[in-house]
Amino acid sequence: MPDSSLSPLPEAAGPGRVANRSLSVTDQIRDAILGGTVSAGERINEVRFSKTLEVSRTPVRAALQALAGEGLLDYAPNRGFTVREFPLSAIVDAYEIRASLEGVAARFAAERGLSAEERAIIEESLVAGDKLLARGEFAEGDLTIYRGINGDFHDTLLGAARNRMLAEMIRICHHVPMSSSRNIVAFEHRDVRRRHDDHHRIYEAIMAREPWRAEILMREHVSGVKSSLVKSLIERGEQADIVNGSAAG
Amino acid sequence: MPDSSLSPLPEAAGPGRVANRSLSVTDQIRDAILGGTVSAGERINEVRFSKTLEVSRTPVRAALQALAGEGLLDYAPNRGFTVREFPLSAIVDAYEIRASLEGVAARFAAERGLSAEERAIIEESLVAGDKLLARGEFAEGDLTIYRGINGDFHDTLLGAARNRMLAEMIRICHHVPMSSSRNIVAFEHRDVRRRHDDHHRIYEAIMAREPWRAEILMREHVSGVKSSLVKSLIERGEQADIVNGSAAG
DNA sequence: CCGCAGCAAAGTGAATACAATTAAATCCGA
DNA sequence: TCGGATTTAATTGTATTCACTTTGCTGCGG
Repeated sequence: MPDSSLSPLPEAAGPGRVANRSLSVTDQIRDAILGGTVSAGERINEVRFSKTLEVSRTPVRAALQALAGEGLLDYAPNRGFTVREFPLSAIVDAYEIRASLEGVAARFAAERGLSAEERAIIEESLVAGDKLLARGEFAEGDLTIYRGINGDFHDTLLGAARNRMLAEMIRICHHVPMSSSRNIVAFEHRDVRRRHDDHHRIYEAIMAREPWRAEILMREHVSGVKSSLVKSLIERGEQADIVNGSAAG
Repeated sequence: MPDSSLSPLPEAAGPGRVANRSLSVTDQIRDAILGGTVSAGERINEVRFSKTLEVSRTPVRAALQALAGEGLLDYAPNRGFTVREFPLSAIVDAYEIRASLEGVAARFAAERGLSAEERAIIEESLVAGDKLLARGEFAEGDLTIYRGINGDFHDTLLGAARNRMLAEMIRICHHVPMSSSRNIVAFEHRDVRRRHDDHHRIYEAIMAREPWRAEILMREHVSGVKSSLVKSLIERGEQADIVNGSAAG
């Protein structure tokens, strides 16, 4: 089948002028992968992409190499790139890894301290979350808003860790593609409430300059998301064995 | 100055035939970076490398992109690649991150269990280490041998974790270039003895199927290397402030 | 009917040529 | 002499072309 929904970039896309084609092609192909336009395990054909995106093979190849670096593609010499498959067990593991890494990030942040600006953003996220959760139930769109609040909290803390390698690794964990239907997990009000309480405690630990407490709290916080995911998967009954294979032995 | 000690690949290098030029060029450039032939912060000139390595710019560019993916190079559009600088604080942090990741790997290994082959390799490494350390002091070349033993232990355990992302992240931590003079750290017999004891305990925890104990032990094990590094740096008196900047606030 | 050899088509790898951007040097003009 | 604009060189980005590898097909022989 032809690559539907993968169109060439319109000329001079808006105000933020694109640096070069390779980068924009990278974004487009990444979106195609994450969005499921090209399915997992599929082998990528360079000429097809170059025709679809209306560029030569050169920027396409550059993009594919970049995406392989991000871990989204596999490369085999003389055989090109294939979309990496992420079994359920790998997705679950990714949460575990992220929990560990974000724990370290929280520790670093507590050791190094937050800038005034960072404190402001985090406190704002805490207040905004409190307000959103005060009513005891969600209105339409609230979840999307909370997703932003949550992102601000984590991103700011990650920045405060002041370590690029750590940030990149966590970013890779976030990019692990989870077939989007499964991504809908633990969106009950009670769960979000609990997570937001975690945020408060983590922030307190960091402000109190208690690095190890911050690490443990953050680790448990992220790990909780994994547990929710596993739980909801088991409840739906699907592939419980695979989840098991990764959690037990 | 011209790129000394960076020579083109001899034709048909030995029995293991090289897959393609990009890959071998990648290895050569990586070695040049890690070996210090090209210095940190330096901007990389594509044509110079292509002349030195006697290939066209195409495989050179491919290699540079791959290395950027590994985190060794920075990329700026229309400005090319530069060798990433690793301040002492980043090197110290890398140990901390690796400790956390290898801890997770040990936990996974304990959860998932070891194959017969893996058990064999690890037990062999333990025995070999015991034998090497029995005499109470090192002979010439013993340290190189122990380095191999140590590598077997960690690599095998990492394989037993059965998670590719984890393995790649740890590999990145290992590739953080530390100006090789500083790399000589904690090579006293007593320290190595202590590390080898750690290996025994970690293996016991894994065989006893105690995931969390395995994780804590491994974490502390790797973290100990960091402590030795910091200690030896402070003793040499150099850049103690930078180390501080990463450990305090 | 199965298997293997050889051939043809498709796809990737590398080199060269060209375009666009950036950095440097030069040439004014104040 | 200094500042700045303009031109020139150097360097990166993209396209095109050719070479090589892989793969699938075809047909011959068993």
